[in-house]
Amino acid sequence: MNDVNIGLEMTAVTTPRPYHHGDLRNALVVAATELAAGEGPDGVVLREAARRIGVSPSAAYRHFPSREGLLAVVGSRARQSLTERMLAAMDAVRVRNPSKRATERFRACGREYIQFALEEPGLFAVAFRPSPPELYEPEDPSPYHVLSGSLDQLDATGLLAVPRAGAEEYAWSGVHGAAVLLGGGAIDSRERERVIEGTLDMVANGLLADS
Amino acid sequence: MNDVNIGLEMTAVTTPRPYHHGDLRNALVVAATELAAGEGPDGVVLREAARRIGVSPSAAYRHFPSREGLLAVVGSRARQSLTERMLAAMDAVRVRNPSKRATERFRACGREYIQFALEEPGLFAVAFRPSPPELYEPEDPSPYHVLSGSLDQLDATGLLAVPRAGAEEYAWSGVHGAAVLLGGGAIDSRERERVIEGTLDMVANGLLADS
DNA sequence: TGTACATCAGTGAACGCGCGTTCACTGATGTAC
DNA sequence: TGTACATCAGTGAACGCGCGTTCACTGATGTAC
Repeated sequence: MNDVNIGLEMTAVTTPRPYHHGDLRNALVVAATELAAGEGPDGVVLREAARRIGVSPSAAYRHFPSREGLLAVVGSRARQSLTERMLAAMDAVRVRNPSKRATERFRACGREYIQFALEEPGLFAVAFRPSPPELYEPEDPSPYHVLSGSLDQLDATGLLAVPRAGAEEYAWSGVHGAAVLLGGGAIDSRERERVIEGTLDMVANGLLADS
Repeated sequence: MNDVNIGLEMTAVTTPRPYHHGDLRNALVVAATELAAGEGPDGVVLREAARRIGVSPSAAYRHFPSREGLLAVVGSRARQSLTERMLAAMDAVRVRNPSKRATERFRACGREYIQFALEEPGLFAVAFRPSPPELYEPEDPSPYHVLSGSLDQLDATGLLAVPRAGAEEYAWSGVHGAAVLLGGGAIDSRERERVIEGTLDMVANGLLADS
């Protein structure tokens, strides 16, 4: 966030910040995302985000209807990060055999979801925080879409032992529960690896035909 | 919470509240639990609980080290309610065949967990809110114990397809995830029944041998 | 090309909102003698 | 049995803490003519 000045005139040694920021909306989202990453939803303090940018708090209201509106955008960004990580983890699967591949990609998808939750608890909390529907900021692809795609692959190889329609919610429940319980300390973090893999086993066994 | 006066003397028409409440600790927990049931953890405002009882806020500090300490006790009470409901739901299972019975009790246990979460979102949130370990108020039996017992029954009938040790966490993850996602609006509540039963199917298929 | 004017994106002061917690103090109780 | 005294469980005033949001205003920009 340093003052990168590419203006043509050399007026003074220190260039005063221009009256118009030029990219304030985006700057607010970035600052708010940093706050969310550090402290979770409650850490997203509109005045603090403005302070960090060097702008008055009320300026934020030119770009967001309310703090809640800003948080909704931060949530969407957080889900985008999660999506990217899930896609990358799936792409890292090197297995060739089609049905083994589909299964491993499915597991990688869920594993990365839980790992994101544990490594970025603040962002994870913001990503799935209940928010007023009229402020919800959808994104495409979303983590849900990625999971859907993974289930499509399983279905295409004939591995799904349950109806394809609505299978997302079952898998999602399994990994989301593990993420929340481990992240919140309800399950001891020393059990982390065992619980992650065991939960993935349960989900896979529960949804897939034996192979 | 009406003034039930069983004192021996008839001093005045309206008996003034005695200087000593006599059961303040418990009264605070009850009031705080009502607040939690209505508004969730953030609704547990120490001053409001004291106000409702008609006592000064500072009196609470004779009984709890802090608001957080009060919340921890409320959490424990909430888990106790959940435990009772899970036990009742399991007891309502009428199936005789031992392995079918064990399976149905297991499902009833998970189903009731989710239903509690959806019917008492405030209490559910308080029950599983991350809290400082030194303030944690354990109870016996806890919902975890009930789940454990249910898994023991499944194990006793030879139905468990996974190692008994640590199986709690997998089942818990499944139902907890469904509870949180439905409760938070991440999964549309019109899907409620389908998601509950589908998740229970996944958990059961994932952990149990085919029967 | 120069300028009046509308519009956009900021400012800064002010408002309303109440919590958790501490501390010196006092009223009530129960018990040792 | 009566009483002095320690202890327990209250009171009430005070402290420190900053947020989200609104509103009248102003500086900067861009565009129609």
